[in-house]
Amino acid sequence: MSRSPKPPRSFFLQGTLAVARGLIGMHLVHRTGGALHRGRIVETEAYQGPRDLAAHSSRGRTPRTEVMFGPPGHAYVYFIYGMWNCLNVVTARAGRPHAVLLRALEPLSDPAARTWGPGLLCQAFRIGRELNGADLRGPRLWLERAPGRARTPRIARAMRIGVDYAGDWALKPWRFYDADSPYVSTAPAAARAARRAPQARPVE
DNA sequence: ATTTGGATCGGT
DNA sequence: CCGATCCAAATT
Repeated sequence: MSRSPKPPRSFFLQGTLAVARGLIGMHLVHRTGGALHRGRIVETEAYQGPRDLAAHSSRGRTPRTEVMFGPPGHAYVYFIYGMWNCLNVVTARAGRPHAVLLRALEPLSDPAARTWGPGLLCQAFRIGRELNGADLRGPRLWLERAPGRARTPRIARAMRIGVDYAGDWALKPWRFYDADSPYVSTAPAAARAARRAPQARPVE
């Protein structure tokens, strides 16, 4: 039976942790300027504002955080550290400002693409703030279920990265990743060598 | 109007 | 650890 490769809107209405976990193994696709970028999501982080002090939405509804207060399944793209964009999937019903940060992809359309970090993946996939608020089931940017033949990822969880300012919320294990992927942003050195030289596959 | 610091990254 | 690089948001 052919099911649509795009997850239904209800996918984004599961609990935000379930979405963060469920996104591991799914594909992100961006069609732009004659290029089709496709990658397999291998690392995510859940942000559950406004209570979660690590979330941008914990500081209230502002022009920047506006889309997180909107309906689920849309893109929240923000600019950070003077040079990077980061892409989030908005989750939960409108008025509930949750989101899932996409932290790393395994590049599928271009093996040379550097996609092992939230800033790098946006750079490689040409994702900028013009996509802030875009529907993630749209014609240019979308999410897809993994093909049926894909293996089920072994998912690990850990504390989120770069949120030391958030007190106890920094300790929540709301980061999810494919435990077997060398494309996870904090992969150890041995695995990093493998992703830079994919033709020299380690035996494993 | 000015200041502050950030959901990053690569190199040292 | 450090620097690159700039914007959002809070503060004055």
